[in-house]
Amino acid sequence: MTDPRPGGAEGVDSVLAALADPTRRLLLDLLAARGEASATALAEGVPVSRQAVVKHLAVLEAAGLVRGGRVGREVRYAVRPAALDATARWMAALAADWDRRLARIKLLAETAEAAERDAP
Amino acid sequence: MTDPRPGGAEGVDSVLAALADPTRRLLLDLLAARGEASATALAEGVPVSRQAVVKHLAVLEAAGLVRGGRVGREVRYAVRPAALDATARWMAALAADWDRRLARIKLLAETAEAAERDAP
DNA sequence: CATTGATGCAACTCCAGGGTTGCACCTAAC
DNA sequence: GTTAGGTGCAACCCTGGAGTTGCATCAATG
Repeated sequence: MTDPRPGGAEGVDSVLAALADPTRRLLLDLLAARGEASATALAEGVPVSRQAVVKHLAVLEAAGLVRGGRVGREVRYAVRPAALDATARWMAALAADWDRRLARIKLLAETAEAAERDAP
Repeated sequence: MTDPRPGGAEGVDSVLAALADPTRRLLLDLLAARGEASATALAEGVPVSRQAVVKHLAVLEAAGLVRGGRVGREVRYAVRPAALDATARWMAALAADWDRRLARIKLLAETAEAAERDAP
């Protein structure tokens, strides 16, 4: 979509899509609390099967919100704040941009109204 | 008001869900550029039918990202930055929280390692 | 080596939601 | 009144994603 400032993260849409699912947000929360956990361990704290958790973790990893690494015979996942932070900044910039535009529109409307009053 | 209490992000999930769709982000962009527009007008700047636009606007309005009001025989929509801004702040806080927790975990790991070294 | 616990792969179901079309309704303008 | 542009409602496809089950596979440990 529109990127007000080039240099901003391009993973924004994948991050938004990833965060749109409640189960994935739950998983991120669990991961943030534990620091590190395997898919099997996470599945015990979530109302879905292990396979579902695996799929969700794949989505999260593709979005850069999570990173998985092999430790022995299991795969440990950990949260990765960078992507989330970048998206937060992008959103803040977008909100500021909207504010700016709305202020401009409002100003134009007022001056037009004033002109209307002065020269009908 | 879709912004009840500080900790409990209730409007956040609807905002994330709304933002997850590319067409809706496009619509928001068009709206921000024009300031105000009707569903029919917006449909001409988007690769989908008017009805699809109407549905998207309903979702956006439910999320508090947009506000619609009747003007004559048409309904004008305008962007509403507050909800977006609130979600941006929520995300930033979340990212900061993750950072905090990760730092704690890392510290614990290091002290544990040190203890391991001193008393094996 | 055999066992146990973890991951990986694949096929399958199910449904929410994005998209469409058609028509009815309302309101301004002629 | 009649017309035309705009909105609202409803029924209807259809794809994708969330979730499941079953089995194969690989690594640590006895």
